[in-house]
Amino acid sequence: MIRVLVAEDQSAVRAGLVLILRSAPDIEVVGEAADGEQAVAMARDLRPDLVLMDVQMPRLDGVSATRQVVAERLADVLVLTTFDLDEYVFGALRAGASGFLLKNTEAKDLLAAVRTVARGEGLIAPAVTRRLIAEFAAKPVREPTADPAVLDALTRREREVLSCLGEGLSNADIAARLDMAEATVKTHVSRLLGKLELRSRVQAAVLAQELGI
Amino acid sequence: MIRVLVAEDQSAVRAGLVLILRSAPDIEVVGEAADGEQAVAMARDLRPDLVLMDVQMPRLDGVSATRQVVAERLADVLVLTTFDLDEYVFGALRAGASGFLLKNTEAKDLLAAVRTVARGEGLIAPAVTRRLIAEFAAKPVREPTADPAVLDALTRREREVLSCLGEGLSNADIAARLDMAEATVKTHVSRLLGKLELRSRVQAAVLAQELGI
DNA sequence: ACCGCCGTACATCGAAAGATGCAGTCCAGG
DNA sequence: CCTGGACTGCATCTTTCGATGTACGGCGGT
Repeated sequence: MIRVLVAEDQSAVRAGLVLILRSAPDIEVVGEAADGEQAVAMARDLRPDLVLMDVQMPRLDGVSATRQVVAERLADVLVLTTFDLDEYVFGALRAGASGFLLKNTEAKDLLAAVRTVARGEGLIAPAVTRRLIAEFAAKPVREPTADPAVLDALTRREREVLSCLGEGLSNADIAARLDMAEATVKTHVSRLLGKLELRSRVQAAVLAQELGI
Repeated sequence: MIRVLVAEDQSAVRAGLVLILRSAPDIEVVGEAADGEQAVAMARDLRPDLVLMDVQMPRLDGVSATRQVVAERLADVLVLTTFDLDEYVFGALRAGASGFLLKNTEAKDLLAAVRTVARGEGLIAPAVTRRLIAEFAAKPVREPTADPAVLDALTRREREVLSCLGEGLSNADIAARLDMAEATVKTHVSRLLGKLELRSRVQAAVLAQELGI
């Protein structure tokens, strides 16, 4: 039995959803929330398997509510919305939603979606998938410019100094943070510049940035 | 009528796919390719609506073939694979595939997928969707640290110098590139450091990086 | 134990970076 | 016209950086 919490502020729509869900023998509606805060609170109490979450809700929007439910590992979240806006889609997915459906979804597809997400899989409305793929593909792949392998040539101390360089610290700052003389910092800087074939601390800082240090 | 090209090297599997596709009245199999190169060539000749593409194929793998088909806008591509590997999934999607299915998909789901993609929508196997979402959510969102608005305070010359700083150039290098005296470069550096409230060129370089300059 | 090697550490010194003062140019508004 | 402001440009001076030489403790090899 899949235990579902329905979070939707418009009571008519909520009633419709509940009706559809109740029509399935393997699905049980364990609660209904009318806003985001209530949804999170009820998820904590009821521990449903899945929360069917509307995006637009008073007090706490669906995306934020999703973030909280996911953060506390209360349940999987299937987000539902009327408007197919990138802002909602990407926001919901980043918040950790397991699925994203539009409200014009057929009743049987909605039930299939609930079962899919309950199985631990993910599901996204076809109309949305294209843009998700496009967005995903557009993400810049880390350039080979930043090759973490070069760091292997550095000693522990040198890596620490490099990390500080990435923050834009001066030798004096670094000396204070790592508790050593400024002269020593200079030694490390000089050595790591040599090993990495760089000509100044500025380039080292840029490299550190690219490596995400 | 949806015109489909099937690209799959194993003839038994290919026959099975064709059989399934032919069972649908609204789908027509216009061609069969046994490797990636053939798939691209046939796509060019036949101009199908959709290519059903296996990932593992001789001569030219499915991901590369997909990239080419998409680049030439020959058709939409629905990628099919036996193995649910991240490498295949993300590779195929980055290559521009409109959908990604596993070979254990039911016949009716396969047909539904073909129709979905032909409608210009996207479709991803539920088992894969979760990881796609996770991968997507993991993408670092540009920090508000890098606020392009601060650049408005800078003059043209200062922005040029900042850009050079981002490349790790020295004052002498910048002077050469922008054709001005080193002393002048220092002035600009000093001024932009002040405006951006930074304490050294290193921090300016880091900022330039974050702004993608 | 001895040696060489590596990592760490510091001091010195020439080179670079950065702050500051000032001059020429261009333009908008009085 | 001319005046004030913004931008660009250069020179001077102090601070910071970076290269180099040196030193000391730990570690593996013969």
